[in-house]
Amino acid sequence: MTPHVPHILDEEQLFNMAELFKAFADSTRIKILYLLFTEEHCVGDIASDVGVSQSAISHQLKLLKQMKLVKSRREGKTIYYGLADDHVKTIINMAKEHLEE
Amino acid sequence: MTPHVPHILDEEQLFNMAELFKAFADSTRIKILYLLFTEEHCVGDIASDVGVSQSAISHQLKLLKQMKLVKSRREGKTIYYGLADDHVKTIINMAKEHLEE
DNA sequence: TTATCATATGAGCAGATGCTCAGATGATAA
DNA sequence: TTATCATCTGAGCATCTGCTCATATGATAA
Repeated sequence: MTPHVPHILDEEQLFNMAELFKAFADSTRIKILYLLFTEEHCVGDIASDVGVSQSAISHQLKLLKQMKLVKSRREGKTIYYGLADDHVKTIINMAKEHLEE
Repeated sequence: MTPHVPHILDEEQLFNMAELFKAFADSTRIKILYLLFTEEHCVGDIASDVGVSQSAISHQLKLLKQMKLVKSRREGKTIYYGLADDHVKTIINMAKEHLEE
Protein backbone atom coordinates (compact mmCIF):
# COMPACT_ATOMS: atom_id res chain seq x y z
CA MET A 1 0.00 0.00 0.00
CA THR A 2 1.62 3.20 -1.21
CA PRO A 3 1.24 6.42 0.76
CA HIS A 4 -1.03 7.92 -1.88
CA VAL A 5 -3.73 5.32 -2.39
CA PRO A 6 -6.96 7.15 -1.56
CA HIS A 7 -9.79 5.90 0.58
CA ILE A 8 -12.99 5.11 -1.24
CA LEU A 9 -15.08 8.24 -1.66
CA ASP A 10 -18.72 8.11 -2.63
CA GLU A 11 -20.61 10.43 -4.95
CA GLU A 12 -21.73 12.72 -2.12
CA GLN A 13 -18.26 13.14 -0.67
CA LEU A 14 -16.85 14.06 -4.06
CA PHE A 15 -19.70 16.54 -4.51
CA ASN A 16 -18.94 18.12 -1.14
CA MET A 17 -15.30 18.34 -2.04
CA ALA A 18 -16.14 20.21 -5.25
CA GLU A 19 -18.35 22.55 -3.20
CA LEU A 20 -15.48 23.24 -0.81
CA PHE A 21 -13.11 24.04 -3.66
CA LYS A 22 -15.69 26.42 -5.15
CA ALA A 23 -15.23 28.59 -2.09
CA PHE A 24 -11.56 29.03 -3.02
CA ALA A 25 -12.22 29.31 -6.75
CA ASP A 26 -12.76 33.04 -6.99
CA SER A 27 -10.27 35.90 -6.84
CA THR A 28 -12.35 37.98 -4.46
CA ARG A 29 -12.84 35.14 -2.00
CA ILE A 30 -9.19 34.09 -2.14
CA LYS A 31 -8.20 37.68 -1.41
CA ILE A 32 -10.56 37.78 1.55
CA LEU A 33 -9.23 34.51 2.96
CA TYR A 34 -5.65 35.53 2.42
CA LEU A 35 -6.28 38.86 4.11
CA LEU A 36 -7.62 37.01 7.14
CA PHE A 37 -4.57 34.70 7.27
CA THR A 38 -2.90 36.59 10.09
CA GLU A 39 -5.69 38.47 11.82
CA GLU A 40 -9.36 39.32 11.74
CA HIS A 41 -10.69 42.36 9.89
CA CYS A 42 -13.98 44.23 9.82
CA VAL A 43 -16.14 44.24 6.69
CA GLY A 44 -15.31 47.79 5.65
CA ASP A 45 -11.58 47.18 5.87
CA ILE A 46 -11.87 43.97 3.88
CA ALA A 47 -13.81 45.82 1.21
CA SER A 48 -11.19 48.56 0.83
CA ASP A 49 -8.24 46.16 1.01
CA VAL A 50 -9.71 43.75 -1.53
CA GLY A 51 -10.97 46.59 -3.67
CA VAL A 52 -14.60 45.70 -4.19
CA SER A 53 -17.81 47.17 -2.78
CA GLN A 54 -18.99 46.57 0.76
CA SER A 55 -22.08 44.86 -0.59
CA ALA A 56 -20.09 42.44 -2.72
CA ILE A 57 -17.84 41.60 0.22
CA SER A 58 -20.83 41.07 2.45
CA HIS A 59 -22.35 38.63 -0.04
CA GLN A 60 -19.07 36.71 -0.29
CA LEU A 61 -18.57 36.64 3.48
CA LYS A 62 -22.01 35.10 3.81
CA LEU A 63 -20.95 32.33 1.43
CA LEU A 64 -17.65 31.75 3.23
CA LYS A 65 -19.46 31.60 6.55
CA GLN A 66 -21.97 29.06 5.23
CA MET A 67 -18.99 26.97 4.15
CA LYS A 68 -17.61 27.34 7.70
CA LEU A 69 -14.39 28.87 6.41
CA VAL A 70 -14.76 32.14 8.32
CA LYS A 71 -16.36 33.12 11.60
CA SER A 72 -17.56 36.51 12.79
CA ARG A 73 -17.71 38.48 15.99
CA ARG A 74 -19.66 41.65 16.64
CA GLU A 75 -18.20 44.59 18.53
CA GLY A 76 -20.69 47.45 18.65
CA LYS A 77 -21.60 48.42 15.12
CA THR A 78 -18.60 46.64 13.71
CA ILE A 79 -18.39 42.98 12.76
CA TYR A 80 -15.00 41.30 12.64
CA TYR A 81 -14.33 38.30 10.43
CA GLY A 82 -11.54 35.77 10.87
CA LEU A 83 -10.64 32.33 9.56
CA ALA A 84 -12.70 29.56 11.11
CA ASP A 85 -9.80 27.15 11.45
CA ASP A 86 -6.32 26.29 10.21
CA HIS A 87 -7.47 24.06 7.35
CA VAL A 88 -8.01 27.13 5.23
CA LYS A 89 -4.35 28.01 5.67
CA THR A 90 -3.24 24.48 4.92
CA ILE A 91 -5.30 24.21 1.74
CA ILE A 92 -4.11 27.58 0.45
CA ASN A 93 -0.51 26.75 1.30
CA MET A 94 -0.74 23.48 -0.67
CA ALA A 95 -2.01 25.37 -3.70
CA LYS A 96 0.74 27.93 -3.31
CA GLU A 97 3.37 25.20 -3.31
CA HIS A 98 1.89 23.67 -6.44
CA LEU A 99 2.03 27.01 -8.25
CA GLU A 100 5.57 27.72 -7.14
CA GLU A 101 7.01 24.71 -8.94
CA MET B 1 7.09 34.55 13.44
CA THR B 2 4.38 31.92 13.78
CA PRO B 3 4.31 28.87 11.51
CA HIS B 4 1.23 30.15 9.70
CA VAL B 5 2.19 33.66 8.68
CA PRO B 6 1.90 33.68 4.89
CA HIS B 7 4.38 35.06 2.48
CA ILE B 8 3.33 38.17 0.64
CA LEU B 9 1.31 37.23 -2.43
CA ASP B 10 0.60 39.71 -5.19
CA GLU B 11 -2.58 40.14 -7.17
CA GLU B 12 -1.43 37.80 -9.95
CA GLN B 13 -0.47 34.98 -7.61
CA LEU B 14 -3.84 35.16 -5.87
CA PHE B 15 -5.54 35.13 -9.28
CA ASN B 16 -3.56 32.05 -10.31
CA MET B 17 -4.48 30.37 -7.07
CA ALA B 18 -8.16 30.97 -7.72
CA GLU B 19 -7.70 29.56 -11.23
CA LEU B 20 -6.09 26.44 -9.80
CA PHE B 21 -8.94 25.91 -7.36
CA LYS B 22 -11.45 26.32 -10.20
CA ALA B 23 -10.03 23.13 -11.68
CA PHE B 24 -11.10 21.26 -8.54
CA ALA B 25 -14.38 23.13 -8.16
CA ASP B 26 -16.61 20.90 -10.27
CA SER B 27 -18.03 17.46 -9.55
CA THR B 28 -17.12 16.04 -12.94
CA ARG B 29 -13.51 17.19 -12.75
CA ILE B 30 -13.10 16.01 -9.15
CA LYS B 31 -14.42 12.61 -10.18
CA ILE B 32 -11.95 12.47 -13.05
CA LEU B 33 -9.02 13.42 -10.82
CA TYR B 34 -10.06 11.01 -8.13
CA LEU B 35 -10.43 8.21 -10.68
CA LEU B 36 -6.86 8.87 -11.79
CA PHE B 37 -5.54 8.79 -8.22
CA THR B 38 -4.16 5.27 -8.47
CA GLU B 39 -3.70 4.66 -12.18
CA GLU B 40 -4.19 6.07 -15.65
CA HIS B 41 -7.35 5.50 -17.65
CA CYS B 42 -8.38 5.99 -21.26
CA VAL B 43 -11.01 8.58 -22.20
CA GLY B 44 -13.79 6.11 -22.85
CA ASP B 45 -13.34 4.41 -19.49
CA ILE B 46 -13.28 7.75 -17.69
CA ALA B 47 -16.52 8.70 -19.41
CA SER B 48 -18.34 5.53 -18.39
CA ASP B 49 -16.94 5.54 -14.84
CA VAL B 50 -17.75 9.19 -14.23
CA GLY B 51 -21.09 8.86 -15.99
CA VAL B 52 -21.02 11.72 -18.49
CA SER B 53 -20.59 11.76 -22.26
CA GLN B 54 -17.24 11.19 -23.92
CA SER B 55 -17.42 14.67 -25.39
CA ALA B 56 -17.96 16.30 -22.03
CA ILE B 57 -15.05 14.33 -20.55
CA SER B 58 -12.85 15.33 -23.44
CA HIS B 59 -13.62 19.01 -22.89
CA GLN B 60 -12.83 18.68 -19.19
CA LEU B 61 -9.63 16.74 -19.80
CA LYS B 62 -8.48 19.55 -22.06
CA LEU B 63 -9.02 22.00 -19.22
CA LEU B 64 -7.21 19.79 -16.70
CA LYS B 65 -4.33 19.37 -19.09
CA GLN B 66 -4.03 23.12 -19.64
CA MET B 67 -3.86 23.47 -15.85
CA LYS B 68 -1.08 20.84 -15.88
CA LEU B 69 -3.03 18.61 -13.51
CA VAL B 70 -3.15 15.63 -15.87
CA LYS B 71 -0.90 14.32 -18.61
CA SER B 72 -1.71 12.04 -21.53
CA ARG B 73 -0.04 9.29 -23.46
CA ARG B 74 -1.15 7.83 -26.76
CA GLU B 75 -1.14 4.10 -27.44
CA GLY B 76 -2.54 3.39 -30.88
CA LYS B 77 -6.04 4.83 -31.11
CA THR B 78 -6.33 5.05 -27.35
CA ILE B 79 -5.18 7.94 -25.20
CA TYR B 80 -4.42 7.33 -21.54
CA TYR B 81 -4.68 10.09 -18.97
CA GLY B 82 -2.99 10.16 -15.58
CA LEU B 83 -2.25 12.68 -12.85
CA ALA B 84 0.56 15.06 -13.76
CA ASP B 85 2.11 15.02 -10.29
CA ASP B 86 1.48 14.31 -6.62
CA HIS B 87 0.30 17.82 -5.77
CA VAL B 88 -3.14 16.91 -7.02
CA LYS B 89 -3.30 14.13 -4.48
CA THR B 90 -2.03 16.35 -1.71
CA ILE B 91 -4.54 19.12 -2.40
CA ILE B 92 -7.45 16.68 -2.58
CA ASN B 93 -6.33 14.93 0.59
CA MET B 94 -6.22 18.27 2.44
CA ALA B 95 -9.78 19.01 1.37
CA LYS B 96 -10.86 15.52 2.40
CA GLU B 97 -9.41 16.04 5.87
CA HIS B 98 -11.21 19.34 6.22
CA LEU B 99 -14.54 17.75 5.31
CA GLU B 100 -14.05 14.83 7.65
CA GLU B 101 -13.91 17.02 10.76
C1' DT C 1 -37.27 59.77 19.49
C1' DT C 2 -34.29 60.61 15.22
C1' DA C 3 -29.81 60.49 12.88
C1' DT C 4 -25.89 58.10 11.59
C1' DC C 5 -22.70 54.35 11.02
C1' DA C 6 -21.68 49.47 9.80
C1' DT C 7 -23.33 45.63 7.76
C1' DA C 8 -26.79 42.58 5.47
C1' DT C 9 -30.02 41.40 1.92
C1' DG C 10 -33.02 40.84 -2.37
C1' DA C 11 -33.61 41.72 -7.27
C1' DG C 12 -31.74 42.12 -11.57
C1' DC C 13 -28.32 41.64 -15.03
C1' DA C 14 -23.98 40.56 -17.68
C1' DG C 15 -20.57 37.27 -18.11
C1' DA C 16 -18.80 32.57 -17.12
C1' DT C 17 -19.51 27.66 -17.21
C1' DG C 18 -20.70 22.80 -18.43
C1' DC C 19 -23.34 20.29 -21.19
C1' DT C 20 -25.12 18.46 -25.94
C1' DC C 21 -24.84 17.89 -30.76
C1' DA C 22 -22.66 17.55 -35.06
C1' DG C 23 -18.74 17.06 -37.34
C1' DA C 24 -13.45 16.89 -37.59
C1' DT C 25 -9.11 14.55 -36.69
C1' DG C 26 -5.89 10.73 -36.14
C1' DA C 27 -4.60 5.91 -35.98
C1' DT C 28 -5.37 1.24 -37.32
C1' DA C 29 -7.23 -2.42 -40.27
C1' DA C 30 -9.20 -4.41 -44.48
C1' DT D 1 -8.01 3.40 -50.85
C1' DT D 2 -12.13 3.09 -47.52
C1' DA D 3 -14.09 1.79 -43.03
C1' DT D 4 -14.00 1.89 -38.27
C1' DC D 5 -12.58 3.13 -33.68
C1' DA D 6 -11.13 6.54 -30.22
C1' DT D 7 -10.82 11.07 -29.28
C1' DC D 8 -11.16 16.07 -30.10
C1' DT D 9 -13.37 20.40 -31.19
C1' DG D 10 -16.57 24.41 -32.19
C1' DA D 11 -21.18 26.22 -31.74
C1' DG D 12 -25.21 26.81 -29.25
C1' DC D 13 -27.79 26.93 -25.12
C1' DA D 14 -29.43 26.65 -20.29
C1' DT D 15 -27.79 27.36 -15.86
C1' DC D 16 -24.79 29.40 -12.46
C1' DT D 17 -22.23 33.20 -10.53
C1' DG D 18 -20.60 37.65 -8.92
C1' DC D 19 -21.48 42.11 -9.29
C1' DT D 20 -24.42 46.59 -8.66
C1' DC D 21 -28.14 49.08 -6.87
C1' DA D 22 -31.51 50.13 -3.65
C1' DT D 23 -33.11 49.14 0.59
C1' DA D 24 -33.36 46.86 5.21
C1' DT D 25 -31.46 45.83 9.71
C1' DG D 26 -29.01 46.59 13.97
C1' DA D 27 -26.25 49.27 17.13
C1' DT D 28 -24.81 53.63 18.92
C1' DA D 29 -25.22 58.59 19.75
C1' DA D 30 -27.61 62.99 20.10
